[in-house]
Amino acid sequence: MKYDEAKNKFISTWGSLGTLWGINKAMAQIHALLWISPEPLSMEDIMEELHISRGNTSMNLRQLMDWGIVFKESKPGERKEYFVSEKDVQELARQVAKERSRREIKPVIKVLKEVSGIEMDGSAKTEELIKQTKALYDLADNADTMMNKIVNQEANWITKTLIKLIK
Amino acid sequence: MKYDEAKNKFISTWGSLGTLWGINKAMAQIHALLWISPEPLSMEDIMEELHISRGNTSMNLRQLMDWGIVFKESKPGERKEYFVSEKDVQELARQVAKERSRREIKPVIKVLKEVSGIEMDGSAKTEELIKQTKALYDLADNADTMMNKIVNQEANWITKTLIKLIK
DNA sequence: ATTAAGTTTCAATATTTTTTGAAAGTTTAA
DNA sequence: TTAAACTTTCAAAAAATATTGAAACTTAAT
Repeated sequence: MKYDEAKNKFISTWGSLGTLWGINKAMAQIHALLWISPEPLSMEDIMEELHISRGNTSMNLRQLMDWGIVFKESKPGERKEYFVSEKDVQELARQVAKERSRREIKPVIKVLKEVSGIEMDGSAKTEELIKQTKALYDLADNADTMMNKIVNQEANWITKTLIKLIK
Repeated sequence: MKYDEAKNKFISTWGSLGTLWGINKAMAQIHALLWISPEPLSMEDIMEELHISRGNTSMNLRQLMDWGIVFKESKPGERKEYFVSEKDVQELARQVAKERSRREIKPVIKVLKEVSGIEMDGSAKTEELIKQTKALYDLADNADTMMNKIVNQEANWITKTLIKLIK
């Protein structure tokens, strides 16, 4: 496989992965392009490479910047703005985990807590609702905590958790 | 909050969560409904509760069964088929992790491996492509392994990993 | 203050995804 | 074997989502 083929394969795979995860194709592809580019790219560069419109490029770059995984960079003496992606994979994972937790997981956890906290009324259906949403709450809350600890490389957390388990 | 309100809140939240994760709304809502139902439900029951068509219900029940988190159940003497969901949250997590890994994560890992394995040609762009996709490959492969071990409750794995770290 | 270079916004359009509903298919009982 | 009860399929319609492109906006140099 030659460079161009590998590059296209990576960009399109990353693009469809995005769709699958609630991030749109253009956004994921722009990220992919910047991720493997040794140089900062201008808006023109990105539009040309990916064959997408100026508006689309602008909107999705904004979103990537909101996620904290792409940054603006200005070359001295040039009017145009350039874009670079976060290049460290740990930092990328940390940032993505943080944003997904904040935008998607936390709100669901909040609802699960509310719903599982309703008053028992003695009926089987209420009991089941409480039991099952409580189970999901516990799972989601644990998973969220764990994920954040792991990507934040809180090595110590693992130790502490284990000590608790052993005691 | 009363039962009906809590129920609706749960179903609609679970439904939008689905959309966000590449599972369609109807599929997620059917799952939510079965998850909190103390009784098996028929197709009619589901259609009525969620106001969705027969076709939609049938297709999405099939998908839930493919995911291994909903099962058919026949009541003796009745023609109609009833549906129940997996009720154990651990088993649900295991099954979802397994399917997502198989459908989404593994194929991406495969592409990352291919792309990061291309031959160096001395150019900066090729070097960057290899370096950056290799980093993603390592991350994705580790995350996938870890997730599966955790939901499969391979308690021993944690011990083994720690021993390796200590040595 | 004017202009040119560059960026953002957003209504209109295109694309993709989901849903419907009716016809075709299946299964069981008589 | 027929018919009734029920389920599945799939083409068409609807809904949701993404994309375009041109006008509005911003910024910086003259």
